Amino acid sequence: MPELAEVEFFRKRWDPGLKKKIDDVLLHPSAAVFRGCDIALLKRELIGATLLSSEAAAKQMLFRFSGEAWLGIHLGMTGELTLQSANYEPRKPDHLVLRQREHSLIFSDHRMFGRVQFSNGSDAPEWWTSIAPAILSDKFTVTAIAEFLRRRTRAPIKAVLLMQERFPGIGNWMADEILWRAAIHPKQLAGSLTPTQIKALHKECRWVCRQALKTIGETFAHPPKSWLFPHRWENGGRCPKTGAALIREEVGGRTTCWSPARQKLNS
DNA sequence: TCCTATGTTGTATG
DNA sequence: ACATACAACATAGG
Repeated sequence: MPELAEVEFFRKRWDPGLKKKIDDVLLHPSAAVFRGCDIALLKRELIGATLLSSEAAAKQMLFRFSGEAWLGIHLGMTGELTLQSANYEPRKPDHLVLRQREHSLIFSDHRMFGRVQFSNGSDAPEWWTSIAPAILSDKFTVTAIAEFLRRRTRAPIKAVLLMQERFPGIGNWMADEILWRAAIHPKQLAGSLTPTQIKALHKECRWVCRQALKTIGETFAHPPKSWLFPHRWENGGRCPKTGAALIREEVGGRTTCWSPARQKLNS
C-alpha cells in the first residue's frame, strides 16, 4: 500500500512513543525484512534507548534513538506501522516489536518486501542522506525533470515516474494520478514529451504530492471521487473528468489505469 | 488452480 | 558504461 503519503501517515503512528524508552525488542530473526541487518546490534543498542524523533522521505522512514542509533524502515508492498498495547501479543506478520511502558511499536509486513536497517553513528546513515530531493522541495524543477527524461528517452513515461532517483515517493497509484491530471498517455516515450507536457508533469507531481500528504498523510482519508484513485480498480470505472470508460493495462511492468479520452498517444 | 497485489533489486540483453 | 525489460523475492486473497 505505501507510497509517499501513506508512509508519512504510518510514521506518525509511532509518535506516542516519542521521548520514551524502549524496554525490550522482539523480532523474527529469520524474517526477510531483516536481510542485511545486524539484528544482534539492533537489539543491543535499542533496548534501553529513547526514541527521539522520526522523519519520512520518499518511501523511507528514519527513527532516531539516543545513543546515536538509527532505525530505518521501508514498508515494501504490504508493510505498516501500528501502535498497540504494552502487552500486545505479536502475530505472524509482526516482525519487529519495540516494547515501551505504555505501548508496543509494531512493524508488520506479511509479504516481506519491506526492510529494516539499523546503524550507529553521529550522523544519519548514507542511504538516508542520499535519497533524492523531495518533489515538494525547490530542487525539484522543470529543468531537473527535462534532464532526467533526456537520459530515459525510450522508456514509457509511466515507468520513468516510478524511478525513485528522480521521483522519490511516487508509486503506482500516484504515477497514474499524475499522468491522468497532466493528460499524458502512460505509454508515451519519455523522450517525446514536449516542453509543455514536461511543465504539466512537474506541476501535477507537486499537486498530487501536496494533496495526498494533506489528506492521506494526515488521516488516511480516501481521496475524493474527483480523483482517478477511487475509480482505477473498479470494473467499468469511468473517468471523473470526461465520463468515458477507463482502460487498465500493463505499462512499464505495472498495471496502469488511464483515461483514453483524456490521455492521447502522441501527436 | 490461477491470478492479482500502492515495491525494489539483480540479471540479462540491447 | 548505460538504458531497458523482466523475473524474483514471499504471502494472502479473490
